[in-house]
Amino acid sequence: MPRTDRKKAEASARPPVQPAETFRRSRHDRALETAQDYVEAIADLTAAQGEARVVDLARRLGVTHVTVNRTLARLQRDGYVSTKPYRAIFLTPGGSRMADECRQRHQTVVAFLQTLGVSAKAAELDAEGIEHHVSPETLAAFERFIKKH
Amino acid sequence: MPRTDRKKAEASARPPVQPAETFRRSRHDRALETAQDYVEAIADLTAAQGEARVVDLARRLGVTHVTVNRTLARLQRDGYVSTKPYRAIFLTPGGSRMADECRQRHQTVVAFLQTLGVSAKAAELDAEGIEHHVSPETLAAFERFIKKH
DNA sequence: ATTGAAATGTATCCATAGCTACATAATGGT
DNA sequence: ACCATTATGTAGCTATGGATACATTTCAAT
Ligand SMILES: [Mn+2]
Ligand SMILES: [Mn+2]
Ligand SMILES: [Mn+2]
Ligand SMILES: [Mn+2]
Repeated sequence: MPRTDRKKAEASARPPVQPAETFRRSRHDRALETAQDYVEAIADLTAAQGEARVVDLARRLGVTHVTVNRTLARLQRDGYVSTKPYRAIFLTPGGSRMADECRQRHQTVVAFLQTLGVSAKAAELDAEGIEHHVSPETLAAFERFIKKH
Repeated sequence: MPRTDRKKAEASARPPVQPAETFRRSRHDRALETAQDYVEAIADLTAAQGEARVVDLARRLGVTHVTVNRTLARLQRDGYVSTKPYRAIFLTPGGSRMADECRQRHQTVVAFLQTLGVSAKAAELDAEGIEHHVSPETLAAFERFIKKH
């Protein structure tokens, strides 16, 4: 059996938890970020101005309308939105459910950070990324903390 | 001027903060995730077994050795690591500095979540993703909370 | 009804980040 | 010294997500 031991390997055998799992979870969460941000934005825009258009999403997300178009095609393929050429964008029931969860979670993460003493500005900036990696267990802990303070 | 007003637009003009900025920040953080996870893993492996090899990184990160190879080429291009064919991987001074920061921040995020009542398992899983979106201000708030509890 | 500006769509390019399949190098056990 | 196993490297595929340049469609003002 070649290549088995390393320069000073015999000390610690294997780490207690498989670290590969944490990275896989992190990558999995990252893959859902786009869908979550889009459905959340579509729900926000529809609530705020009656409809969500491609330009609105592009402005809101800080990308070009081309990126929005291709992403919407993927979201439609995956059953989150329904679009017709040159028309407004609508969430499917599934997309609407996801949007509700994301809005709620986003709100909780922002409120939690502010309760902790983080400025409104930094809380909003950090939450936009953090929200996608907060498990239900951690979200519950955030909510407990908010209620207690 | 066509296409100016929307179905019930005149109510709220523009949101208080430009939301596009938060998404740009989030995407920027996301782009650094890979580099941060790799240098952190290289530092860990080097500390634990004297050297970091491609196979070790592949096992640790849960990807194939091919993915590790291409990523290392990018990290070398960007000045974080130095590699020679069929040899172990070394961090440059810059890579080492980044690794130290990442290890410290990772540790803080995990400890913070546990202090908040999150289980060790969930804390580790969530921290792997959250860490990359925690600003210095929020990190400082986490540290204050840990010290106070 | 016309028409020009805005919105939307399409073609094509680039970088990142995963994979399988195959080729070559290194090394420990014999 | 040999060689089988392991480690490493390379070729080429896919998907996501960003961009610019150009084409087409809509729609509000005239
Ligand atoms: Mn987000
Ligand atoms: Mn959000
Ligand atoms: Mn990480
Ligand atoms: Mn980490």
